[in-house]
Amino acid sequence: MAIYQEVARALEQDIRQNFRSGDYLPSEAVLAQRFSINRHTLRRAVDELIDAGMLLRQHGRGTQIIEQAVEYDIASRARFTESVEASGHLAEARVIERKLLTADATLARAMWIAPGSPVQLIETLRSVDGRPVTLISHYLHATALPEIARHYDGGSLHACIGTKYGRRLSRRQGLISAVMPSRRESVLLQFPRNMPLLKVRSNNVCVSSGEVLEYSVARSRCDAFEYRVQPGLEPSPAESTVRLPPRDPNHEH
Amino acid sequence: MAIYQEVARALEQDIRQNFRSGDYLPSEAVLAQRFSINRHTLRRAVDELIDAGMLLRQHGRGTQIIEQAVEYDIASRARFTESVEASGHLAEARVIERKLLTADATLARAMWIAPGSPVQLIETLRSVDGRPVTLISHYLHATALPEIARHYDGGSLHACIGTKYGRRLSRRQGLISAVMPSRRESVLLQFPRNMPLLKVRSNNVCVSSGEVLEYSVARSRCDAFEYRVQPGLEPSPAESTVRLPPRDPNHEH
DNA sequence: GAGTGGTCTAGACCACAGG
DNA sequence: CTGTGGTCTAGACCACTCG
Repeated sequence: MAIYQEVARALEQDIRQNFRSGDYLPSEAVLAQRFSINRHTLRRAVDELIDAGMLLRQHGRGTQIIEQAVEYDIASRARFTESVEASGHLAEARVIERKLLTADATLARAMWIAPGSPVQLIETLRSVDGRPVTLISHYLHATALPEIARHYDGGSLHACIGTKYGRRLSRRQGLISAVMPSRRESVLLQFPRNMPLLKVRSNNVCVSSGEVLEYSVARSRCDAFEYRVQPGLEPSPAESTVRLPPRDPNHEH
Repeated sequence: MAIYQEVARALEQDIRQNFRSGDYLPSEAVLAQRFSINRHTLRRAVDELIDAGMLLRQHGRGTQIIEQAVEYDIASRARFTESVEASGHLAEARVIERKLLTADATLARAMWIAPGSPVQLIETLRSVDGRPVTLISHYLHATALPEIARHYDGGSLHACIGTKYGRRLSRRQGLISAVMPSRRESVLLQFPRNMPLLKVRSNNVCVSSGEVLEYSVARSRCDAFEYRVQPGLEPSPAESTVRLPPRDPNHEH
């Protein structure tokens, strides 16, 4: 194993034990001397931790430790598995943003509404054990759900729609993809920009009228989430079903 | 502006004009001499283009151009959508590797077999329009499907199992996650290492006996694939259903 | 073995932040 | 001004791929 890799590991341990988020590392010259390696090699080691999302270099200032929220060894840790059918039902959600939009061509097509129609955007951040894991943009049919932004303030959005408007929602379709986080997403989810997010776009229609009342885009940290698909299983009307698998077949090979 | 940045720009132009996807760049030594800079500086320039997803370094071999293969502006292009139920059925697949394994604890748990049981690994690379898009590791129950490695040589694996062994397979479960590509995966898929792959692990069981005959891990380029989930739709026995959506609701916001 | 990328060292100078 | 990170050069040797 290369020197810079060994130093990176050692440095990582050191940081986890003796530093806190926001602290500054000793200077490159000092660290190089401490490890008895060239400064370039030390820099290469630090590069690793920067790529891993652990450090932040600031020219002239120093190198800072940033949030250590990432779970590197995914296979060895508990990982939440969410049934795709349930992604609209959110038990613990904090509202990040409310905004009234008018549908552009793309959004209109996604929601089966006319371009220019009013759409209420609500963004929620869902956390588990105090750690943010999923960011969801809910695009809501503003005329069918008037004042929804005022009525909803966290918790289950679908339950809110059920009680306030007497409408039951059911997922029509889900499209699952993988993307890299934007700067905003990485900040909100406390997640490095070089690890992917799982993205699920879905339409939720009213079971009685068939209208698309909600189009949602969920982005989840890949270290915390995976989606379970069980064919032949009807979409359940149950509430949020975040489950901790007892033991997960996480074979890599 | 730094030398390495200028060189990176110049190199990018040069590549766009005079190279095609799959070509190899001249060696670092040659390029360094051509630009009259040190090899380290040249490497730094190449690093930029690698981060940008344009090049792929291969130790001992060379540096390959892959840019043209990556579709950055996903929303504006056609994107293949695959029904998750169909991911075991592969119409066009090239066999990359065949290997006989004995199941370790993890694999055994995933396949519901005893540790130490023989498992035939077959890896296939699936291409669309001559471009690799998905890499699949098929772990096959070696005693239930003797000599499968000899019988199968591309095309639909499930069809092969149907005709040669008289067994019909059905997907039991799929777990969808997002991962970054390994070096090998990025080479096989001609895909930069800083863009994610969609990963689907699934069990395929024999419809009659219920045995897990296949455990598969599919890794797909995120620029070419997304998975469609339609609740309430029974898993169809149909063959491969890669579809080109006429217009896709790809709203980003 | 020849050629490629990967690592390490050494020393120099530059650019930025802050007292 | 001092100290930090950022860049560039030079030369050496290692590790991998392929014929």
